[in-house]
Amino acid sequence: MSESSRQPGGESLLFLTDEQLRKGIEAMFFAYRGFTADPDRILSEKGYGRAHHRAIHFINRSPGTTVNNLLSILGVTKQSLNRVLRTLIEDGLVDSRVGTRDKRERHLFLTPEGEALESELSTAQRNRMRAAFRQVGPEAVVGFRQVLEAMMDNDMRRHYTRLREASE
Amino acid sequence: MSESSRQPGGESLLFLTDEQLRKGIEAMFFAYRGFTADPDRILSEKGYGRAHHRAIHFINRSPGTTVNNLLSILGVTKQSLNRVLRTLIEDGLVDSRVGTRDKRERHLFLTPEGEALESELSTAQRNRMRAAFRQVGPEAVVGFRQVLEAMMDNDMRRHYTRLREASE
DNA sequence: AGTTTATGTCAGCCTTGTTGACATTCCAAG
DNA sequence: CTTGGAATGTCAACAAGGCTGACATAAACT
Repeated sequence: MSESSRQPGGESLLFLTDEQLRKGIEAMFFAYRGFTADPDRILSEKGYGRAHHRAIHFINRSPGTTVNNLLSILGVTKQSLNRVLRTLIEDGLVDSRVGTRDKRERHLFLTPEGEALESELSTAQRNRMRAAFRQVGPEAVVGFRQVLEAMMDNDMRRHYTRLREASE
Repeated sequence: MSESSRQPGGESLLFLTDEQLRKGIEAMFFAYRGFTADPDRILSEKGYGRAHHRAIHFINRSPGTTVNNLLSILGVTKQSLNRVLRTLIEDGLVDSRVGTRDKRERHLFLTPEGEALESELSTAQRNRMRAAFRQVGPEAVVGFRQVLEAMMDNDMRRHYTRLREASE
C-alpha cells in the first residue's frame, strides 16, 4: 500500500513505517494538548481564550507589529483577529498606535498590564517546556526542533525563522 | 528572573534559556498548523471538521471502543462528541452497536466508507510526517518523540502509551 | 483625480466547545 | 425483589471563535 509499509532490507528506514508515522501523529496530538493546557487554564479564569493568547504572544514577540503582519502570522481573517484585538484594547492590555510613516497602519504594543498577562502565560508554558527539555537532554531537543521545522508550511517557516533571527 | 535566564558556566544548559524555550513554543505553534493543514483541507471539502477527524482516527485505532473511552482520549464533553458521532453515524461512516455485556455502552466501528475517509486523511498526514522524518533522519525523530512524550499530561501519556503498545 | 492599500465594522453563518435536563440501563443495599 | 444511585448516552440551548461578504474611511500611490 503505502511506500513505507514495504519493508526494505530491514536495517534502515524502520522509523518510516506507517506505524511509526502514526505514533508521530498521535504524539503531536497528545503533546499539543499538554502544550496549551496551562495557558488555557489561566486564560479561561480571566475570560479570554486561545485566540487572545496568540495575539498577545506575537505582539510581545514583535512589539510595534502591524495588524496586517499579525494576520499573516496567525493565519486568520481580519474580522476574527479584530474581534480579539478590540477586546484586548478595550481591556487595556494592548495599545494601538497610528503609524507615523504610514498613517494607515496601526502598530500594536502590550501595555504593562498586557505584559503582565503575557509573562504569566509564557512562564507557565516555558515551565512545561523546560521540564520536558531538561528531562530528555539537548540532543533530543535538537531533533525535536528539526522535525517541527520540517513539518511547517513554507509560509509559516518564514515567519518562524524571521522571529528566530530577530531575537538572536 | 526565570531560572534559565541566569546563564550558568557557559558550556551547558544553553538549550534551557528563555529564548530557546520560546523557540520551542513557536515551533510547536507553527508545526501544528502544518500538521493539521492537509486533513483540514480534505475535511472541509466534505463538510467535516477537525473534531470528526479525531473521532475517526481513534475509532480506527481502537475498533469497538466505547463512547466513554473516546471521551477520555479526546478530552471533550460527551455532548460535544455526541454531535460529531451522530453526523458520522447518520452519514454511514461510523457504526454504533449496543454493547452485549452492558447495554448502556455503545461500541464504535468504522464502516467501509469510514475506513476510506480515514485512509485518505491518514495518508495525507503521514505523507507530511514521512517527508519531515526522512529529511531529518532517525536520531532527530527519536528526539522529537521524546520531547513530545515528556510534554504530555500524565493522563494523555497513558492513552498514548496504551495505543502504542496495542499496535506493537 | 482615480486606484490601491490598510484597517475597522456590521451582519450572518458554521464548527465545536460548554452546561443543564432527561432517558435508559445496571448494580447493589435494603 | 425493589428501589435508589451510578453509569452511559441523547437532546436542547448557548458561547467562543473561526469564516464570508459588503461596506466605510483614510492614506498612499500613480
